[in-house]
Amino acid sequence: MGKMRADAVRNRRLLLDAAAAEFAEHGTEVSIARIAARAGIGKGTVFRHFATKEQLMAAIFGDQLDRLSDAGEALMGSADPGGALLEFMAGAIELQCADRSFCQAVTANTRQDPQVRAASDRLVAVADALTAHARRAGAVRDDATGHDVVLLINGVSQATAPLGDAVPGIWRRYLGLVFDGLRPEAAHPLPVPSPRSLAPESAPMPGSASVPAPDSDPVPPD
Amino acid sequence: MGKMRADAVRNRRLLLDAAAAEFAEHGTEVSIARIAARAGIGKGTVFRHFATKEQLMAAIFGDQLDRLSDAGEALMGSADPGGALLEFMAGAIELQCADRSFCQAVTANTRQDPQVRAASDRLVAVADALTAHARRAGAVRDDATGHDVVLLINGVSQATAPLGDAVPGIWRRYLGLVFDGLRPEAAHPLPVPSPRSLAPESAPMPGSASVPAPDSDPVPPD
DNA sequence: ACCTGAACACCGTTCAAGT
DNA sequence: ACCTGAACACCGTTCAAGT
Repeated sequence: MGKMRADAVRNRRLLLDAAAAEFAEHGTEVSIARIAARAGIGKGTVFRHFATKEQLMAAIFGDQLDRLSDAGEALMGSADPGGALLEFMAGAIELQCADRSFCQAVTANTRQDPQVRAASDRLVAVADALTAHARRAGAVRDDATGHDVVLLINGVSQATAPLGDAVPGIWRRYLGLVFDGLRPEAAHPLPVPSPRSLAPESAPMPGSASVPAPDSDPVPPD
Repeated sequence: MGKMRADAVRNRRLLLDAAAAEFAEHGTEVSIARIAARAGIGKGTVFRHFATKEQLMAAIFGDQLDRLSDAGEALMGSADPGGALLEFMAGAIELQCADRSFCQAVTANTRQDPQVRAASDRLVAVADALTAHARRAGAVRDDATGHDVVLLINGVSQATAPLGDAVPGIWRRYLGLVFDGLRPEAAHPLPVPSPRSLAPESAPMPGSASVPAPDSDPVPPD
């Protein structure tokens, strides 16, 4: 890890910055050639640092999740836990809506990536802490969890982001609606318990090599 | 419209059925070659019926929106308007989660398509009627609209669908949470009014030629 | 070790040749 | 009028040749 050549670490940084900017502006369908050109490196160099375009997406997606976690941690000591939770959700949604690739990354298979999984776990932990504070302050219902908060953030972002710049602050309306659902006043019992992990597949047992999806082949053999 | 050759209408139906099935099973990234093979037609024939893969997606997406509208209309005479609205949302989310392409279609530029726009408008109208009934019955808050309901359906679907089959009925939890936000009990004033249209761009003024969509015809004239 | 661009494979789209 | 598969363009990925 620490024994990378100087030009390699420099190129890696240039690549990550260029890719993040291109993805944010144009979505994940930008070509690798364009990203490499922006970074000032060769196409082949991209694949020396990331085996696949999806892994590059995962690295950037993970970084952004970490930024959300940082923002959440900064709010953890607040005197108004309910307001802090609302502010956390607002900041996360706003950031996601400003980045065209964010919602695409969530839908993609990026969740399988270990870095993304780790960043996602941290974000859930931060959300859990904020939610617990708000719950103790009576601002949110007893059965609300950090998983719920993260998932609701995603839902509001994904549903409002494609509306684009047509109605700039429209996500605030739906954050308001969803947050009202988190309040204790209207709480009705929920039919299903909160999930343990946001990952699609169960965590691999220690000792079992994580084998990728068996039927990932688009064309079936004959 | 009515003067298509017999084999053309037959092929069009085969194509739509095959594409719908493939998209539902594997998402929108399935190749045109695979869809054509399943339909038993040549690749080129696909592009005779739809100028682009995205237009094919739009046609199928529009059909599915119409199915949601049908289901909603069947619930309109219910004696329990609140329950009918909840059931409408549940059915829509369940259908979306069963179809891998649904969420991808929402994110894509499919919204520009006139057929999709029409189907979307109808769905909003149905949701508006159901919401108005539920509102009058005191089951939902005064400021909730059909747009809100459709958008919340999308949010729950998009946020829970990628979790996949790991937690089969997890969407029921988030529908419950979101629906609690629609109840009058916890209603706090919302900072932004409900949008008029779900389309990303504003409707063109009468007399101004809408530039971006050059050809609304599924079969281009020659 | 790492960088690079030419070469490869795949897929959406076009089109000349068929009926 | 419509169908078809070969041909084209584009893009992700690989690799032999460079430093």
